Order: sequence, then structure tokens, then C-alpha cells
Amino acid sequence: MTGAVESSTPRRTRIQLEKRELILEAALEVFSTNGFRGSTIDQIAEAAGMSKPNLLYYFRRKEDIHKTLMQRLLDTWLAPLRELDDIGDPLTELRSYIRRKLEMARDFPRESRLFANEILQGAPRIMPMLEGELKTLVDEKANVIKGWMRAGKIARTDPWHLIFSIWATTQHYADFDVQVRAVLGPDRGGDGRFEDAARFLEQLFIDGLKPKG
Amino acid sequence: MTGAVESSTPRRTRIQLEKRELILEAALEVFSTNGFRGSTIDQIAEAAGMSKPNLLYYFRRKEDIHKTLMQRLLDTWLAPLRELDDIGDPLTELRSYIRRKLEMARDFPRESRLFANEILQGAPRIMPMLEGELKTLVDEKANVIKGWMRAGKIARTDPWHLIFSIWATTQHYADFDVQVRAVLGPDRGGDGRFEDAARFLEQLFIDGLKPKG
DNA sequence: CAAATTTTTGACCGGTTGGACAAACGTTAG
DNA sequence: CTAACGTTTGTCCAACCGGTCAAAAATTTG
Repeated sequence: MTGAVESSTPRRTRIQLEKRELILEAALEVFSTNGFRGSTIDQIAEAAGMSKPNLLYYFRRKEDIHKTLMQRLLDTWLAPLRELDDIGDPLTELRSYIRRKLEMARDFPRESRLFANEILQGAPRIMPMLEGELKTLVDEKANVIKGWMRAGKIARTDPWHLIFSIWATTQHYADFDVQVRAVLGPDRGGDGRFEDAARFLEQLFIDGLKPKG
Repeated sequence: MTGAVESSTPRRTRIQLEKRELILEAALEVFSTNGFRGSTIDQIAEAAGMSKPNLLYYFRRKEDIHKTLMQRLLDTWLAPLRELDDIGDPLTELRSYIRRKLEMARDFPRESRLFANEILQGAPRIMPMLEGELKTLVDEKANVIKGWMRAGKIARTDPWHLIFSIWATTQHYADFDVQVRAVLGPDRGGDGRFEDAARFLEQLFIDGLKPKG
């Protein structure tokens, strides 16, 4: 069932390394907009500027491309959470975590959508990573946050649901981009939209929504 | 390009009405877990307990099923927001809006995922609805919320981003269900998970996250 | 019951897709 | 130059998929 995509030391030539990157970049584009089943090898090959058999010389199965993409993705995707530091001011830490996540939604929307697509369909290809790597990290950081709460440095809540909410709100701007755009109308140039969202989320998570009085 | 799925009064027999419902129910199940392109007519037909040609007797094209599903969906999906009442206590209104949305994520996760799937892929089939019906409603309600803010009844923020955040956080529990489950572990029976989320979101949106001191 | 109508099915079709393969092409080292 | 190795491509195939069609089966109507 679970075949190793890359066994030990695959010993790659220079061309192989380059072409594999090219393919992964193209596949990210195609997979993130059409989903796994909705994407064809031909599409990816064309986006990478090569023929289908040529692509299959570098990745023997369509699923291998997707798997490789997912493995890399999870690392960069969780990087901001990894940086959440036990030491340092809690509110500052959370504020910059939120901002980093939002920046990622802005700068890497394809990665976000690829991930969302996979989860939506039941995470058939990355379930083990969720239950392993992901859960471990989240539990660890949730406990950090819990420590801050016990120390009275931030209000008490469920840290797990807090993390989920930060994920949900930030990634929303990448995953549901067309909807956001449809509702707000075309972006009026610059980082206007981004700054609005950043300001809102900071207020929501840091100050809270309630009457000043 | 845009063919009417159902023109005026299609005059349906009893059997047609029943079977069409059966197909739509089956299609909801299949589409929401595999996406549009990832689903086959055969899968839907089997889930509905009939043969493929038989299904195609009731819906002539695969896309017709999806379109019909989406049209119905948007109505029920936006119902909670429609109920947001100008009169009545703002915080109470918002609190029950959030709760209703969360209940929908719990009770109709397939609908949520179907919608998410469509938006993720650029909303190719429902763009007009987003720019029309959806935008109109959101703008209207955003102005209601703006009124509350001007009256000093709730803190000032961007109402549009507030609505997005409520959507994002509540729907997250349906769309990213497998991830939530992977991180939190198996649900310990009953509505425990749901109540945790409800409590958290109420605190987040109503009380805010900040030290009591 | 019998005719008319609706529903169901098996067989079929053209196009697409993931993938195999061998032959051709290119490159490099001896 | 040439043998060895890495790269690229044209061709092919079997499975799948959306959809058609005619004929059989069931149902409704008179």
C-alpha cells in the first residue's frame, strides 16, 4: 500500500535535479488549480515544457509527483508555527505568527490550495504526516500557549482551537481568494487588501471584539 | 456557454421527482468527497442504486447535477446570514449567527465541502452567483454591522473581514475535519468537540483574546 | 385488457488518460 | 572514434469516462 517514493540516496545527475524542480514547479501550478484527479500528466508536462514520456522519465507515476510535492510542502507550511517561541513576549509571538501565516497565504497561495485540496478530500495521501509530524508540533506549541495562559500572560482559551482559528482565517485569503475578490471587488492596487486583513486579524486575535465602554 | 439547466416548468412525474432527489443526494456524497472532475457518473449512479444510462435519463449531463446541487446549496448556505437582524441586540445576533454557522458545519459537512471544492478551483460554475446574490447579501449585512459599530454597540472593525473570519473558522470544522480529527484525536463521544469549538469561537469573537488584567 | 407513455437496461462509441517501450538522440570518458 | 550512459520522443495500449441509442420492461391511461 505505502510504497516509498524515494528510497535511500537516489544519486541524481545535475540535469535530473534541475528537471525535477521544473516539474515540481509546474505540478504545483496545475495540481493547485485542478486538484489531483483533475490534473493530467500532459498538462503538467506542457507547463514544464517537455513531453509526457519525458516527464515520466523523471517521475514514474503521477502520484509520485504529488507525494514529493506534499512532503516538501508540509515543512515550509509549518515553519511559522515552529518559530513560535516559548521565550519572548506571548502577544508579540502570536502577533507575528499570525502575520507570517497571512504573508504565506499572500505569497504562496498555490501551496495553500494544494494543501486544502488534499485535506478536503480526506487527506488520502498525507494522513500519516497529519497524525505524526503535524500533531506532534501542534501539541507542543499548544502546550507552550497553555503555559502562557497559566502564567496569566494571555487570556485562557483552548490553544488547539486557537491554532485552528489562526489557520482557518489566514488560509481563507488564499483558498477562498475568488470569493473574497467577488465580494470585495477588484483589489485597489498595492497591498491594500492584505493590510486590511492583517489589521483585522490582529485586532480580532489580540484585542478582541467587544465594546470599548 | 451558459445553457439554462432548467427552463420554465419542466412538468415532472412523481417518479421523476423522487429519483431526482435520490440522485442529488448521492451526488452530494460523491462530489463532496471527490470534487467535480474526480467524480464519475458511474459512482453517483451506483450510490443512487441505479445504472448510468438510467441516471442520465434524469440528468442529461454530469454538469447539470452539479449545477442543480449548487443552486440549492447557496440558498440554505446563506440562510443564517440572512437571519442576522438589524433590530435586536448586536452581540446576541452575532453570537447566534456564529452558532448557527457552526451547527451547519456539524450537520451539513458535505455541503460545506462541496462549496469549498468549487471555490478552491476558482468557482468556474458559480462565479455569477458569488458576484450577484452572495455579494449583495454580504454587503447588506456588512452595513448592518457597520451601523452597530457607529452606534458604539460593538467595537469598530472591518465588517467584511469579520464575516470572512466567521465563515473561515466555522467552516474549517467541516472542510478540514480530517485534520482537526488527526490533531485532536478521536472524538470522545457526544457533542464534546462541537461544544469546545462553540465555546472557543464565542470567546474569540465576543470577548476577544487579551489578558484580563 | 390494450394502447400509450414512461422508465430501465445492455451494448456501444469516441475521446481521454496514465503509463509502457523501444528506438533515436545527445553527451561524455577512454 | 567509440562504447557507455543519460535523455528525449513517437507510438502504442488498455482502462476509463461521458454520453448515445434502441429495444425491453414497467407503468399509466382509457
